[in-house]
Amino acid sequence: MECCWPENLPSKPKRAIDQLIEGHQLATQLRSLLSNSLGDDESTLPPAKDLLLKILNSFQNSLMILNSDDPDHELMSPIPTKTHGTKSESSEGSCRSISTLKDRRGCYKRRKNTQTWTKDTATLMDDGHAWRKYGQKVILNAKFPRHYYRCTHKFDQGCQATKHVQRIQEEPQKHRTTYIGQHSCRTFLKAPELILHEDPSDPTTTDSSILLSFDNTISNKQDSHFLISSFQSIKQERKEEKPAIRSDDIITHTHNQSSSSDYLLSPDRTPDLDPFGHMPVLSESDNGDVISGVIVPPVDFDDDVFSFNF
DNA sequence: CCTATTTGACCTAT
DNA sequence: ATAGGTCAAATAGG
Repeated sequence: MECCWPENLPSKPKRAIDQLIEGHQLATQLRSLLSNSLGDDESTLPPAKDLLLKILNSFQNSLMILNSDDPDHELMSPIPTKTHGTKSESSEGSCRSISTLKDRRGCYKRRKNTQTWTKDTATLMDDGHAWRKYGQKVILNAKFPRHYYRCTHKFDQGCQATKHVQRIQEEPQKHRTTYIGQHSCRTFLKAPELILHEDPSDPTTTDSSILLSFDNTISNKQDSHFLISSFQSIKQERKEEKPAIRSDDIITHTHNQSSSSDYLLSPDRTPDLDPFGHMPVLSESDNGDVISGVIVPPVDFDDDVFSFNF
């Protein structure tokens, strides 16, 4: 459940904070070093100083995030281990101190402000992350049920990413996947394979398109990395409701908040590590190209059409 | 035995 | 009050 985290988790944010504090201190030292050797004249070394200030800002922001009052973070503290097969006893402690099994239900908080983005796809695809299905729901006025997935590493690494997949009513051969939250887990992706599944009997493999749309704020580059990673590592999905990408897919990427595009387009926001130490799948320098500020994997998309709308 | 999926119950947001 | 999201017991599969 949302409120229950593995025992070892609280130490991780703490260590991350320690590292950030150390980084912050080192950056501060560097700043004074620069000031001493070059003076405080802004004109002497604007790029370096600017960079340094940004680094400091980044450290501060990361620390703020980790120390924030975000309920999701608050819940991370005194929580019992949830281990498999020990449901009854492991469930004792919860976000509600006096609790029975039933009381603990619904302890989750809906994350209204977490970023989400959707992807329409007609074929089976793997987005490079391990997902575990945790629910299925019939949606009002929808012909097809919605399938809910969470990151497999929710409990072992505290990864909060979830997604749900639903067939598109108007185009039943396609599926819409909505990603919620970003991965904080470390997962090793498979080597890029583009087309891994093409069922000749499946008409959907002949027509396919992918629509990516950002409904909410993309707050950092990890999102774009994660997004892009979707196209990098592909494996055959186990279930038919899990669609796969194809080389002839059309990819559209939209979102409606200008701040998001600011993030994506800003050259300042190009750290290769996110606050969680998640290693990005790609970086512009290695093998990615940048199209409209979004990194595109070095993938041979044949006749693909990318459309990025900001 | 362990892990993943199914599915009805439960909870929160609207 | 209702719809959508999540939990967790039961079940399935390797």
